Amino acid sequence: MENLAKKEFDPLKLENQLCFTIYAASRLMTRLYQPYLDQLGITYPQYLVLLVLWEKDGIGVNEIGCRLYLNTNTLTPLLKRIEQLSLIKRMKCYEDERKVLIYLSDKGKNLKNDAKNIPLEMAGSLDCSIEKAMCLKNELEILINKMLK
Amino acid sequence: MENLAKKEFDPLKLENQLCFTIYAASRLMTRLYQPYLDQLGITYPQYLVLLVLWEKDGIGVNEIGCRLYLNTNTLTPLLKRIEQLSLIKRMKCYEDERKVLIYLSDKGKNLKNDAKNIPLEMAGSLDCSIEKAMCLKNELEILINKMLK
DNA sequence: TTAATTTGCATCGCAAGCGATATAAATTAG
DNA sequence: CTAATTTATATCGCTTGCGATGCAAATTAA
Repeated sequence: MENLAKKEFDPLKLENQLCFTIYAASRLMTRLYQPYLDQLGITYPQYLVLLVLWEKDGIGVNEIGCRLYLNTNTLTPLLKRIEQLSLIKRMKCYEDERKVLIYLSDKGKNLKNDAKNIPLEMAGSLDCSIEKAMCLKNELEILINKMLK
Repeated sequence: MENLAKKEFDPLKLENQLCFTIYAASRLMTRLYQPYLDQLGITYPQYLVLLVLWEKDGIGVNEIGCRLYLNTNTLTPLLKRIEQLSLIKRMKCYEDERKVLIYLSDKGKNLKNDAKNIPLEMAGSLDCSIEKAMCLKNELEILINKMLK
C-alpha cells in the first residue's frame, strides 16, 4: 500500500499551506517596503493609516479600523505614535464626545508627495505589472470576503 | 482637465494596494485558524514551527528559520514558549556546540494527529477547493521568489 | 427622568517580528 | 599555535496585533 505510486496530498506539509504562503508574502512585502518607508520615517502600518487619511481626512478611529480591519486596541497606540511624529492630530468630536477624529497635519499632508512614487517603485523592483498585481489582488479579495463572511 | 473621463489609476489608493490585500489576508487567515489552534493550545506561528518539525525532527534553529523566513531573534523566544508547552526539547548539538537542535516531545508528536484535520476544515469553512487554493498559492510563490531574489 | 444598554475609544498584558547588538563556539589566516 | 573571522544562537528594545477589560458619552427603555 505504502509503495503504490498514489499521488498523496499531505495537507500538513508546509509546502501545501496557502496560509503560510500568505503569511510569508505579507512579511516579505513589509520588509520590501521598509527602505522606502524609512526615508519617510514611518512604519508599514503607519503608512497604511496615512493611505486611509490621504483619501479622507478628519475621520474617526473606527472608520480607519473598518478600512484596515484593525481594532482600537491596535489603532489607539498606533495613532498616538503617528501623532508623536507630528503627522496627525487627534481631536475630540464636538457633536459626539466619544469620538476621536483624526486630522492630517500639514506635515502629514505633505508626506503624500514623498510617498506617491513608492507603489510604482515597488512594482518595478518586483518586476510586476499593474495588471498582474491587480489580478492577484482580486483573487485575494475573493478570499478575504469569504473570511469576513 | 479634471472632469475628462480619463480612467486614472491612483497608486496611493488603499483599494489599489496589493500589499495591503496580502497584509489583510494574512491577519484574517490567522484569525480564522485561531479557534482550531486554541483547541490545541498553540498560536499560529507555533503551529508553523510544528509543521516544520512534523516533517523533519531534530533540526537546528536556523533550518527552521530558513523554512519560515524567520530569524533567531524571533525564533529563540518562540521556541522557548513551545518548549514551555512541553511540545519540544531544545538541546545543544554535540558535534557543534553552537547549534541548538529542536526535538519533538511525545506530546509534540501526538499533536500532529489532533492537527491533521485542520487544513481541510479550514478549506471547508472557506468554501475553497484544494485546486483553487494551490493555484493562488503558486501565484503568491512567484511573488515571494521575486521578493527573495 | 432614571436606569439599562450600546457605542467609541482606551488600557493592560502577552506573543510576534525584527533591527541592532552580544556572545560563544568553530573555522580560517598568518 | 595564536589571532582574526565566521557562524549559530541569544538578548534588548521597540512596534504591531489582539483578547480581555474598563470607562465615559450617547442612546434606548421603563
